[in-house]
Amino acid sequence: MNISDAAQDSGLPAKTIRYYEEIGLVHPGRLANGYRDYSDQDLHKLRFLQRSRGLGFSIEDCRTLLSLYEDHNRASADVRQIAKAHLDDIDRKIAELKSLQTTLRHLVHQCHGDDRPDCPIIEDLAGPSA
Amino acid sequence: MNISDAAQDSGLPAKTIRYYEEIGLVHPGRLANGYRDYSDQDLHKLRFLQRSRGLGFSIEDCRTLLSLYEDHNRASADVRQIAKAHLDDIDRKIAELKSLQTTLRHLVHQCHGDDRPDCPIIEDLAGPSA
DNA sequence: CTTGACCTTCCTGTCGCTGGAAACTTTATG
DNA sequence: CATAAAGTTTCCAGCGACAGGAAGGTCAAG
Repeated sequence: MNISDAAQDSGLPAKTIRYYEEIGLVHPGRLANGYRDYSDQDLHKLRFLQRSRGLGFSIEDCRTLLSLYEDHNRASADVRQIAKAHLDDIDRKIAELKSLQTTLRHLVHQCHGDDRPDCPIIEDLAGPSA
Repeated sequence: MNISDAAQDSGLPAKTIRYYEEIGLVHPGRLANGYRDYSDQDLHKLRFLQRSRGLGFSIEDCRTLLSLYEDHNRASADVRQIAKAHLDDIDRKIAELKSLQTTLRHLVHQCHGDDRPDCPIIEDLAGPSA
């Protein structure tokens, strides 16, 4: 199977699939003409990567997860630990964003937003008016 | 005032301040020895940038906000629009992250996480087991 | 035989810095 | 006064995870 079909099948852009090969995540064979040739196993890997990336795992996490995926003697604890760390990361990011959201919501709410120059947003950004 | 004092005062690393000059956000004067010399106005701008970046505005947004900050004939509507767009962006990001959070939380919860290989997380990443 | 759709590699750009090297000046210490 | 340490300058490289595009080879259809 050539790269555009693999792209279709996995939901990843061809560019991304080539990049994944470059960084050693997949190792498709080559046809006589130099074209990449994706096996069923390669396709499984690509789909796995598409799903993992879709859940926000870093490429390095994906690399580890992929090796665990292929290791039938894996310990589920290893998988869980990676997922848990990622979840904690997401929790932190949400907390940060919520804090920004609260601040910005207040500022946007307070600004009348007309053609006059006085603006609580600018005042806040300018710093403590003290 | 030299760069490390400006860094101290603004809360920005010296490297970042130099970078901001390189991309045209600040234009400090120079002393005879070639050292940068930050005026009060420069310091105001740096503090403004520190606060704006801290609220997650992009550099380009900061550039616009800075020009509005300095334009005493600005329309607050222009400021508000930028802040509102950024807020909408944050709302979207929070929604995305919450969706990932829900999925990951379920998966992490379902995985026993011991030394056995069977793992709902890996199964989910491998795709519809259908 | 030509057209157009593939495929290949290689290089550049994204965003917002951060780290480091090499060379200068200034300040502090012996 | 000499030297060492600290501060400054410029420039160049790298991060993550690709995306865009150029130049060229290959293949299937009409």
